[in-house]
Amino acid sequence: MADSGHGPRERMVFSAAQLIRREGVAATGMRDVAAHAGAPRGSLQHYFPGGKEQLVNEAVGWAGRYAGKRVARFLAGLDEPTPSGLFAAMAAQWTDEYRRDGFAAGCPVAAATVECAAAGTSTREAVAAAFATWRGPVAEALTGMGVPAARADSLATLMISTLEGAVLMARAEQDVRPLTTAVRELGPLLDAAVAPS
Amino acid sequence: MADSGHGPRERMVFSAAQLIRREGVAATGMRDVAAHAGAPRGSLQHYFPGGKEQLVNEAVGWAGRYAGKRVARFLAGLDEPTPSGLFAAMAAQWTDEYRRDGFAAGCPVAAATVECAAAGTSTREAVAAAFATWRGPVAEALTGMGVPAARADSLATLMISTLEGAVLMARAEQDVRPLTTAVRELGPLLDAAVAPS
DNA sequence: ACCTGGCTATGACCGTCGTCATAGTAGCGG
DNA sequence: CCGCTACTATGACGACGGTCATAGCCAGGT
Repeated sequence: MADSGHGPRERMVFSAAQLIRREGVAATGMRDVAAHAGAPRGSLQHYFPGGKEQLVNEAVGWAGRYAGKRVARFLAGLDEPTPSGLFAAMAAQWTDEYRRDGFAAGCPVAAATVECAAAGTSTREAVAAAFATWRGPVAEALTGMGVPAARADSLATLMISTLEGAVLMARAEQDVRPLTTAVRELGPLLDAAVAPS
Repeated sequence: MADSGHGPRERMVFSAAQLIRREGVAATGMRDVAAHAGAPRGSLQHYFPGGKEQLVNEAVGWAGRYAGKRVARFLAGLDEPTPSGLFAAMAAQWTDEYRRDGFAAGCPVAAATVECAAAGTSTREAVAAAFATWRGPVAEALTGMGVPAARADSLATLMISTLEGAVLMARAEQDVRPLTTAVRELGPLLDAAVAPS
């Protein structure tokens, strides 16, 4: 689909993330990744001598950086920045995709967590790092809106975990309602944190 | 471990749920399930002629019913029932397990959702049903505490999605902090819904 | 012309997994 | 003892997946 990366290596990482999003880690084969990226199969072992584990870890890392960068864009797109506005924008990315393309895909970091948390140590560290590089910008944005530093990190964690759970339930029920519910119910709580107590 | 079911069939469903919780659906083999249940391999095709898909679906259904029944127990264990108390009890089940046994296991329904939402239709319906049989008792408990019926379902959805996301992040970070944070931040919001506005 | 090194291209190996086929055992009514 | 049914026991099959091995390109340098 989208070449999305200049080199073939980046395309493979991107394709891996896309396939993991849909089918999960175990169901995503190396051959599938190469085919989806339009890359030769032989390039896999050349660019990723660490095998599938390395590829998955890089895909997870890419997803984490992508999510972190999106936060900055969401902030720029808000006419007046509020915590609830940021959260709504984060959720809207999912509702838009689900309404447009169906509920085929979820979060690749969540998939890697579910399937690899008990097994490989390196992948577990990769998902932890991905969540950290996602939570950082969110917490930073919250402090920039006037949320006390002590609570900003907690609220960022809450936003991300609620969003992940809502994405999960939305896929299960094939309905965006969990996402819209989360935005509606959580919004006031988030905005109430801007004025220092 | 726990025989936990009278018949061998129930033991296999239970074992399947346990293994899916830890390793995911794809990484859980039929042979592993039989071994974990202490059941003969041949019993699998006898009790589950629908193959792995049927076994997974039943494991997911079992998990949903289990979660639904737990809600009643949590209610009974609260000296005075409040929404935040219920949510804290639901989260405590996870924090207790994680502190006691480590972060090896997650929610089997979440695992099945992540790995099967795009593929099999029957499993997707099974996870949707599981979430429904979980959300029902929670919403019912909320109305019993004085939450308006209109909001009870929304709050139940919010509680479950936040809990699922927090479980996910807790496993990723090997830290119960996401769970405790969710309880602390979400509690006041939930209790604020008891008095009709 | 020749070597080097980044990359591509395939085929093969080996393990695993879900499933099927077939045979065996245990209990039981008659 | 027979026949029936429920369940157990194992071996085999076919498919697939990750990885390794080997060989083929095709620059660019000298």
